Amino acid sequence: MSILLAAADVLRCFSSTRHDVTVTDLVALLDMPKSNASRLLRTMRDAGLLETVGDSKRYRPSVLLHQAGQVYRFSASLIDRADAVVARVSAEIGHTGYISVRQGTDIIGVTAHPGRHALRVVTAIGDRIAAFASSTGRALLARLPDDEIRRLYAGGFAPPSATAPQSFDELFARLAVERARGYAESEDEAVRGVGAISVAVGDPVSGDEVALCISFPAAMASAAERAAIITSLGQGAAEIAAITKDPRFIPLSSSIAE
Amino acid sequence: MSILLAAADVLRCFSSTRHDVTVTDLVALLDMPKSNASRLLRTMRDAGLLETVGDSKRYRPSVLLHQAGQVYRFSASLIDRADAVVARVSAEIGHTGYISVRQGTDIIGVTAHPGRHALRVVTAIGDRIAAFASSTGRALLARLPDDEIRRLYAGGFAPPSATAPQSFDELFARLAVERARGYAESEDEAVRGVGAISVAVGDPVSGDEVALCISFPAAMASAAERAAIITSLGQGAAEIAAITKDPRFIPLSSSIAE
DNA sequence: TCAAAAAGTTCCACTAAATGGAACTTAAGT
DNA sequence: ACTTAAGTTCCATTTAGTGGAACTTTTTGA
Repeated sequence: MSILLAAADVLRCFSSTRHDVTVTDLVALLDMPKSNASRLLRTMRDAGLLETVGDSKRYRPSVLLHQAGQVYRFSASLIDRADAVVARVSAEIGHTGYISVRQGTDIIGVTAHPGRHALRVVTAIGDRIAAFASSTGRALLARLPDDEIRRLYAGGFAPPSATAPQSFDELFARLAVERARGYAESEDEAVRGVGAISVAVGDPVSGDEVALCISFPAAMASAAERAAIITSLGQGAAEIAAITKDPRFIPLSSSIAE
Repeated sequence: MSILLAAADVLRCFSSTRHDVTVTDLVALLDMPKSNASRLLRTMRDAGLLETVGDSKRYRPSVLLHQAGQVYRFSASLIDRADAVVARVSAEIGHTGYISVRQGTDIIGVTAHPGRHALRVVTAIGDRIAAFASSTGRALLARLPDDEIRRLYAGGFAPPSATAPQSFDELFARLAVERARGYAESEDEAVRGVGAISVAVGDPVSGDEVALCISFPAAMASAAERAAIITSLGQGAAEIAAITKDPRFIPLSSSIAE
């Protein structure tokens, strides 16, 4: 196994709640001998992938990763376009908006626009949530044929809450509804008390696919507000789909769009 | 040599003008055998560090790098970064450096790095000075629109010395010059015999704004030394602004930057 | 202040992966 | 279809990674 695999695993340890790691963290998180953990961190630092925090034994990502990460952000123009739409809708509605991408069965936030309300959803960029149990995830999954989804979840899945899909049948039923409507919705699923509405759009040339999402306190969103979010997001995504000529784009069903 | 070194070199190939690389790009850029380039890119992709663009032979950074880069972005606070820059410039020039924040119409020192010269400026951390009558203060005020500054000084202000702005007109004239130049300067204003050069930078996400300042005996600083301070501070602040994506950052005017 | 415990580093024989030249396959240009 | 460029695979050689244990440093708490 290449050391790059191990290095990538180290990077996956970082999140909004873990800004740095130590040798023992790695031993616990990745179940590796501490001799390895020690050398791996030092080698990654020597390579310039990590940097030590002050002169402590704590390691965190370096500027190099930040710069390379920025390239990702801008290389995918789809993300820029989607981000612009979400920024506009978020500013209009006042709730938090963000865009996410799927990696296997995980969803990762890429950009975020905090809402203006006192009670707002704070999404940590870079955190992973389960695709099948989130509106963003299902908006993206809905673009795939059922057999591909089944293959993706060959190992089954563990529902994080009672409101998330509990079985394949339930997941496919939800996806069917969401495909018909043109948007995905979640409430109290991956995150307690949080509701979200998402649409997905892709770029067939680059192969990128992103979800546009508005997230709000579940108790706070009226039906009218939900409708406003759905039409704004849906129209914005439709505009992008028209530009990228996305063949898999699922438009809003006419009964809602009007 | 560890493959991590090579991987880091690959990441260094990415920039705002190179969003993706191919095997031949690597061969040219890093002068490596193409067998290596081919395997390196594939291994990095398999590890999740890179992803292929569409189904082409072009590789670009992955979300994983974006995610880890975001952690860097949030892990080091604005104050830490600014302090690192000021510490470096202070050590280089020999004069006292400090960083300050604004609280209403007051400026408060947060960290300080004493100079090495016999005659040095000693700033007490935590002391308040008037924002409008200091280079740090004006560097921070320059980031605000004029009407907001007027609102801030609705109660008027009392010039502490003859060299400080005596009126609103004079303050705005000074700010206009400082906005054009990209740095603020003071001499004999709040503190007798002391000159200072400051630049400001902010983090739109956290809302923090800090001033980076080098302070020196007014009689002791040559034009060349001033110029060195300005470019060092300006470049350091610009790097921070790039990381935080500070939309209000005022870069050095090109006539000075060169 | 000191000893015990925890955290981190270094050592070493062993194993697995990286290297680069050349042959081979695939895609692109005329 | 032919030619060239681009990318991949093969192979023996070299080099780096592995993990257990011994060792050093740092932290903790009586």
